[in-house]
Amino acid sequence: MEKIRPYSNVIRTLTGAGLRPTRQRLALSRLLFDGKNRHVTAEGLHTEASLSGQKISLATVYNALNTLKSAGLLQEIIVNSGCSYFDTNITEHHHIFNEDNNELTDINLEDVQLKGLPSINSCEKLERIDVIVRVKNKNT
Amino acid sequence: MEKIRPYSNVIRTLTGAGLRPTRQRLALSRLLFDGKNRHVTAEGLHTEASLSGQKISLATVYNALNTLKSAGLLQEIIVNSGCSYFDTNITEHHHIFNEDNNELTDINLEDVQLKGLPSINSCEKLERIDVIVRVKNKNT
DNA sequence: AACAATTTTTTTAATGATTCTAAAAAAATA
DNA sequence: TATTTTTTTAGAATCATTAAAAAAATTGTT
Repeated sequence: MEKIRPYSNVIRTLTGAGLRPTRQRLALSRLLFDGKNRHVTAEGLHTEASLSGQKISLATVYNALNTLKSAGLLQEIIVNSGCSYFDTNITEHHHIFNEDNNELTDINLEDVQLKGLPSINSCEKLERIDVIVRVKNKNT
Repeated sequence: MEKIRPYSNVIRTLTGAGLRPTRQRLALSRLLFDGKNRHVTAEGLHTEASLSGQKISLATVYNALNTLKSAGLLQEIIVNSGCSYFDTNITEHHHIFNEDNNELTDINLEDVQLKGLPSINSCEKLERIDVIVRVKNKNT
């Protein structure tokens, strides 16, 4: 059902978040919010957009990702110093990270039970809890 | 008891790990392995060394940290893209990270119970599991 | 539809963390 | 001691990211 009006959904998503549906934001959002959860880097999304025929500068991709994050449409995941990943799954959840091919996979929050964490300092507030299961390829 | 021969311990630590006890490695190791667990960045350790009167180039600090890590004397902790932290506590454990003052605190492994993690792919092997409790200051 | 006001995009340059390189210095080996 | 190997160094190079300034697009208002 999304075949007929491929843009209408992302337009709603953007305007709903108070963002102008510009050409480049629409193009990127179409790549990002295509139904399945995605984990992208700025560089990766940029080449993807380029390959799909869209001419968008890398700086704009950075801007867009940060804007979408601020608008609550993306989550930033930190798994390796060096580059940021953005996750279209904005619900609280955890990750498996393959350090060989830099691939991120979601772990359902409900599946995991985390107990015994220390109470945090009274002058601090909890932001979030990240669980990262780091794996490598066996053969390598 | 470490007052009398302040270098003997770190020399043993380095040679025991198969590393030559060079002047700069000794100086850095004295700062790192002074009894309590530490979390340092290359930049931070470099200024610390400079302040203590040692002339060590930043590149050497990077080299030394990576070498110590490879030798199993340090652990790299990834909490924010942008810069790496090195932890002198090489036992398996978790962290609290204050995103306002970039401060890392250890969480004892035994205190935490983590259950229900998905079984990893058969072609992959578990490297380690990181739990990062992200906090911010209340007032800010 | 046209207009001005505001936002976004773009290009280019700057930044910060880290690595690389090639030469000099130090340490180990013969 | 002479020679080989390893480390250190300073500076250049690189990578991801942000900043600044100008150009272009979008919006609400006539």
